[in-house]
Amino acid sequence: MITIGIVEDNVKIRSLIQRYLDMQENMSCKVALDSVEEMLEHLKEYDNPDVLLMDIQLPGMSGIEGIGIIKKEYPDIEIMMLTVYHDSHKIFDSLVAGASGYLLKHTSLPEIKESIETLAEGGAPMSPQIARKVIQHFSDTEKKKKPESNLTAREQDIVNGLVDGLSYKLIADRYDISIDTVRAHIRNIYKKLHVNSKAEVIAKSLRGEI
Amino acid sequence: MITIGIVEDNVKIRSLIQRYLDMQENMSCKVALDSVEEMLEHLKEYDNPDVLLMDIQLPGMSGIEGIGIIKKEYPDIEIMMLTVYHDSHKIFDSLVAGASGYLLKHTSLPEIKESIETLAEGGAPMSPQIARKVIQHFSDTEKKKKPESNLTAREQDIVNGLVDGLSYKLIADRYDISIDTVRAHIRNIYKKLHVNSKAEVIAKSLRGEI
DNA sequence: CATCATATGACATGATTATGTGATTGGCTA
DNA sequence: TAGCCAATCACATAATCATGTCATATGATG
Repeated sequence: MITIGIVEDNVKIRSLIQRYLDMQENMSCKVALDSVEEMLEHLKEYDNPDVLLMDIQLPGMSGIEGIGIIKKEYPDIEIMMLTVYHDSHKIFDSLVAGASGYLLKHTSLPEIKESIETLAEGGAPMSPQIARKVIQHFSDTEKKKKPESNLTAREQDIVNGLVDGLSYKLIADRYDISIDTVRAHIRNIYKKLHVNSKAEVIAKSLRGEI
Repeated sequence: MITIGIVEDNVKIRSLIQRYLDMQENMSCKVALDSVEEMLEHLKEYDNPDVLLMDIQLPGMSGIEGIGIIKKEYPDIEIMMLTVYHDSHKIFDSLVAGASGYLLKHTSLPEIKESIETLAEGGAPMSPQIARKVIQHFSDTEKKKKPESNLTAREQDIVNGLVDGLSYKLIADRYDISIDTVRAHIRNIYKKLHVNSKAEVIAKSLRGEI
């Protein structure tokens, strides 16, 4: 039996979903509240549900803020967003905050039911459109990471040494070259990157700008 | 009509999927090859398919390498992975390389068919288990960003100065304090972070470890 | 073959950083 | 109120870094 809680301020939608889910033989949905604040009150007093369906636009605290707080207090509750918002930002923030699923409100009741089952089984239900945005964010973030530096392999070695926090002496030891050679490489690196301190090289490197 | 190509070295699986898909009234699957290399040859000569189903483990070039090359040459082809691998690394690499969907090989033929339709409509089909890993990667990456440093606000200011590549002198100017005060703060920062160079502070900071 | 980029090395010097050892002030709290 | 901590500043010194100038060797490329 999967127990479910709902946080949704639209009474019509809320009671529709609640009644439908509670009607399922493997589910129980007794708690359907208006706001995160009320849900937090409830969680303090009563047994926790397995799954929470959560809106984003709510009176008082937003659903996204709510995720963070609820997940921190009750990490075992699986949270699924059920909202009209499909902009990357809200999706992303929800997932980072700890949501494990993200459905749009036009999702049919049987699909919601299936998604809850998926969630309880350790999956992450998302509509394909949402998944697409998640993936896009991925490749946007990660692809930038190769601005093709014109550093030679050896220079890149030296940069790695710097990033590891090594002194010239230690870099020289690591690659078994003289400290003056390290200096020479660093000089060239500075020229190529238009910087003039270790600090800037490290920062550039860790920002993926090399 | 959705045209489909398959890259899969297991002949049995390949021809099974091909025949099933080609049988669908809204699909055409005429091209099913062993390797990325062969597919690249084919793409050069003939019309491109809308969707490519791609294995990862292949003779010659791996499917993941293949994604990058194919996507670069033919960005309009949607690529869906169909593989036995479900480790985060392979999933992640595939998505970064440009795959838009990721299914496991135990997926049923009708589900594969549906997924292809989803893909063609701009969605991103993934099994819920895969989606879960994608989401986990997300929150792993992003959540770390607040390991609650015990640095004071002022110390954090100084760290920001370091990250910006400033010298002690410039940091002193920025915050209108003496250079010795900057030194003093840096001393304390080093103690708290257990480091002893600017370089390490910058690295820690940019790695989100502060 | 001449040239250029890369990798290696040396010597020198001024600038910056790392670290030790202090001190003073203001705010918070046991 | 006594004590602690954050923030401020000072002086000193050794280590490290940034930069200038120069040199040798090797491999690739026109």
